[in-house]
Amino acid sequence: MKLTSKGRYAVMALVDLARFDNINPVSLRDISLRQGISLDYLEQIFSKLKKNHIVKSIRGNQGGYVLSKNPNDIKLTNIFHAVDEKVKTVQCKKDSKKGCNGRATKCVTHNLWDELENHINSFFEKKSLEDLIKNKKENRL
Amino acid sequence: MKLTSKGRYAVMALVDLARFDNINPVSLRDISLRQGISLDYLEQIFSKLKKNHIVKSIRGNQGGYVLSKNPNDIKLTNIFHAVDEKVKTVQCKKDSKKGCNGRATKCVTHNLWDELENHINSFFEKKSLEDLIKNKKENRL
DNA sequence: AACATACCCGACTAAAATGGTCAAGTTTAG
DNA sequence: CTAAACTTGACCATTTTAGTCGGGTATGTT
Repeated sequence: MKLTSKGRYAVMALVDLARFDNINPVSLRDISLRQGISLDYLEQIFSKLKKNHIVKSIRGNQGGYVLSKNPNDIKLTNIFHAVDEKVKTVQCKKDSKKGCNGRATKCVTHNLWDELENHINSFFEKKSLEDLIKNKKENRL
Repeated sequence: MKLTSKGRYAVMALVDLARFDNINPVSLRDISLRQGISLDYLEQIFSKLKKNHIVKSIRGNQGGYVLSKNPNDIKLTNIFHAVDEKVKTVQCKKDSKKGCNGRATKCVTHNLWDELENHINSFFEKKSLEDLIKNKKENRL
């Protein structure tokens, strides 16, 4: 069970964005430089964030990205979901007729993964981008 | 972020084992047939479970595996840890001098992953094999 | 003693996921 | 018109996953 870089990068980039986008759109190049993330990779990530209405893009010179909502309304669930960093519970074949692994009874672990998923998601649903920014400011003092 | 089959298999196999090992040692072949898991793969998994003192082996004809503790004392943490299904928070380079990604300040997400790790682990630390077996019985009614 | 049933162990591998890179655009401010 | 920025899609190397394979060794039963 592991978290991938994609999710981490997305969060880092959005925190970065949240700190600067009041003034101007923020270019990916800037984020790339500040956060040390490959520009090309950032583009892939932001493409997904855009499709999920988490950021808006402004094209052309002096363009860049802006948050499309209040940082308080962007929960980590949204971010992870956008970049496909979902909690995959290695689904026991979703053929609804047969149970897991093609046998009649539900596999023992079926409920377990459901519970876990809820447990984790409840964590991400509570945390917003705003929380992270506050946290960062506090750490600075 | 995902759970791998290895962890799921380990849990499934141990639940199976817990239900039959009062009578006789349980052979991997039986577990393989009942749970639909490749025998060769099971052997790899049980080798690790054994190293971590979760099961004991009895060799030879009529041999097999037995739990080495009470199901109540086997927490999911132990199982996952044994088969290397650990929660990896994509560690920001653990070079202690520099912060994450080689920059001076801790990356914004650093604390976040720590929190998440604790959150998930607390879930696994509470759940025991016993809990899962009980659950299964209840579902049968 | 022989045999079958089990565990034991290490090497190998196909397929998928990960973490990118690269190329060729389009859009728009200045 | 041109440079800065987004847009899209293909490509790729490496690592991880989920096994397979081929040989062992131990031991109860006949």
